[in-house]
Amino acid sequence: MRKIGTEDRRIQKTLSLLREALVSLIAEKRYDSIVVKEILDRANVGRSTFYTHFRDKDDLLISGIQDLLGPMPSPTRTPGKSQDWILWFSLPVFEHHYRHAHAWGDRIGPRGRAILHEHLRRVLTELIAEVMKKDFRMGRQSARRIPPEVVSAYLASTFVLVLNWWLDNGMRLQPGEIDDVFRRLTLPTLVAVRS
Amino acid sequence: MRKIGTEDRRIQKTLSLLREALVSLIAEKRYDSIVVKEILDRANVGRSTFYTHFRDKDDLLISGIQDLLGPMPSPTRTPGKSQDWILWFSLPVFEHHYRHAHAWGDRIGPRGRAILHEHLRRVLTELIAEVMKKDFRMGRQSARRIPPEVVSAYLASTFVLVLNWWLDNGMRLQPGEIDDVFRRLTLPTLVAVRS
Amino acid sequence: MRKIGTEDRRIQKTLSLLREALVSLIAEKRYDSIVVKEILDRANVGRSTFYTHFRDKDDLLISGIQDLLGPMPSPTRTPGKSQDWILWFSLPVFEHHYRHAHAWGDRIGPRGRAILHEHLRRVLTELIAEVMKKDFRMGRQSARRIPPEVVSAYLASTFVLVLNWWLDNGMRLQPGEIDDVFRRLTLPTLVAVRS
Amino acid sequence: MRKIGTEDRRIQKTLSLLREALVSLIAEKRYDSIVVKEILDRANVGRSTFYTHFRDKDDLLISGIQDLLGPMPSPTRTPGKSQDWILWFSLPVFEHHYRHAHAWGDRIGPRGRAILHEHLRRVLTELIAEVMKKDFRMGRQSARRIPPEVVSAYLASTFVLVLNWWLDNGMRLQPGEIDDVFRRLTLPTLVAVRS
DNA sequence: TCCTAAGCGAGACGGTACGTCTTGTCTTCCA
DNA sequence: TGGAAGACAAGACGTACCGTCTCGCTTAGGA
Repeated sequence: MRKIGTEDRRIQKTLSLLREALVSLIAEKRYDSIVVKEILDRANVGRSTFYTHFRDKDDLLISGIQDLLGPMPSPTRTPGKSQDWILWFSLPVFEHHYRHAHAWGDRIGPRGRAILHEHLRRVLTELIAEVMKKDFRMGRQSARRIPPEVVSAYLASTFVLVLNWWLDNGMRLQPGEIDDVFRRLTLPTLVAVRS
Repeated sequence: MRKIGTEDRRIQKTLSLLREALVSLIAEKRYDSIVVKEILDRANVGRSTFYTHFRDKDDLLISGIQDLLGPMPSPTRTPGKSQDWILWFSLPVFEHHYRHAHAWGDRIGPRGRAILHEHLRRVLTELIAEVMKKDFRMGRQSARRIPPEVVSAYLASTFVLVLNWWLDNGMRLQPGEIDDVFRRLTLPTLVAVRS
Repeated sequence: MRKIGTEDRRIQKTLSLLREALVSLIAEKRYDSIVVKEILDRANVGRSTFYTHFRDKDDLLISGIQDLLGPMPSPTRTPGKSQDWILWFSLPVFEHHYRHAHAWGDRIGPRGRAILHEHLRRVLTELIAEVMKKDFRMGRQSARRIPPEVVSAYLASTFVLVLNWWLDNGMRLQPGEIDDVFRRLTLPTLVAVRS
Repeated sequence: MRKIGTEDRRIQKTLSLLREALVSLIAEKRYDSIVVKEILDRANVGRSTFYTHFRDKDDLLISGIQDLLGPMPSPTRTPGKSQDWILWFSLPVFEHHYRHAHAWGDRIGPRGRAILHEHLRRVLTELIAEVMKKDFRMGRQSARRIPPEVVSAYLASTFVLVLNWWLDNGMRLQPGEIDDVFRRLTLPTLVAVRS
């Protein structure tokens, strides 16, 4: 019998190479236009090896999605400002982008950003939905209530929209200012929905 | 010089054949899995003719988009309900989808719908922006005001979001109900922004 | 009723346009790579018009071949130098090329030259064959005699070969000198064949 | 490093399949009318594989040209018959064609034959030039001497001309007879040039 | 230390869709 | 009503990718 761990380490190395190759490619061009061979060349991995571990390109993407978005801040409830509670992620993410903006430069074109933000949107939608379950007023059901998953999708979608506009305009606003824009767009709705 | 109208009629016939072929194929299988040759065979059209008129399959889909989205209703100002003014498009579009839902079924896969809705989002963003210019309270500038283009993008984006959710869930709500969801999401914000 | 002559003139005009277009194209690129549409564009003629008058591209070429090669000099028998009789065309053609070399420049690339010389070869073959019939010694049959059509093809082929070599080498020899090369290649054979 | 021979064997198998498919198709229809897909179907080879190894149909034809032309015989000097020395290739090639004539029939159309014979002409020109260097009388330079490269081109060109005429006329002469024709065309010139 | 089986690279391969190109026909307009 | 314009069907072309596969090399563990 072979020791599992050892082979595992070797395999993990290969998987990492592939994930990193994909990430670096996404930073350069539209995900859709990336082709398996490009990933293989960059990762120095053989074609058959790729297909041993992943069904296709999408499978690879999904397997490594966390690497793309970085650690999401955890929500911390601040007593007294209950509406803000659900928007905990907003300012940190804006600030994160503000700090790393010049590190990324413009190498990640509009296309690369689209795919990254699409992922961000998906992840945010789920995170918000999860957090909302802990809020009894948001989670409760009623005939006229807007479905919670719509609200979480709404918040995530609007956030990404604002983020995109901010970036498109060269981040001329400070993180605090753009965060304010986002809150003024969503807070009225949140208040109404929770009442 | 050739009489424009006549040749036009011949060409229009070809375009129609192609659009109808695509629609009927969408009624049978996922949009993504339809290949050009199938369209050609069904439309009895030559390959070169197809590429004379359309860049690719997506172009054909978009070119026939009017059939899908219906004519965009014109906004009519109703005195006294000024907040609704800007959301004139909402209910008609929901109703249109509701009426044509079963003709399309779920056959138009995620990619096809993404293309369609992306187009819808763009068109709506511009339409709303245009209409907003006529509303003196929305158009006026101030330091703390949210940029009008953000508001129009926000409305269009949220609308498509709601539309998507509705379709994904099998349109279990009536058009009036889903329209209500959309309004409860956006009206509070609209009111706040205009004040 | 339309006056016949008028239509005729109109048609002739069209045929000329097409022939001239082909000629000017042959001067620019390989005949094989010329495509019907290019001829139509240059001649400002519609597709159906072309196919009304010619079966295909080759048909057009053949119909206008004389325009390409120019008038071939007529053989004049010089008494006493009977072997030269059959090579009457040689020096005049060399001289013709020498004179017009710089007018053509290098615009007619190797490909264009290949097709023109191929035509020259064909025409020469026929002209020589015709002239040979008038020479009783060349025309007479015998068991061991080389078929006259082989001789004419041989002369034309060798002539074009020498012409090509001359042109490829920048026409460093005078017309009289290169003509001498040609004669020294073919005269021994001619003498032997006629004996 | 990969063992060369192994992959080679696999590739050679594919190349063979393709060449054989082309040959068997040539035995059935005109070369010009054969399309790539037919070759693929018969060889059971994928389109991309074909284009990995060959630029196009002509490339495949030429790549298998050895099968067509047979091994070129090596010149062996026979003392005393010095003029024949340089024409060593003539009879063997005629005989080779004679033997394989009915296998090919007329199926290889004008274009296919043109390609083949053009190749043959080039190869012969070089071979003859090479052999001529060993003949001191042919190689020596003088003012009035015909350039050696003209002589070799002349011999190759004339040979292909005769070969073509022979084939066009259904090979009614025996190989020995057509070889005789070729020699009577070129030997007088050779003798004159060498003197 | 050797043996052996899995991981791996390299890349050939069959298959399929693409978008381009060209041909020869067909339809319609115009003079 | 015949000639011109050009839309069209047909289908071959060469390219791009895909996912499968075959082949030896490498390598690390257990014998």
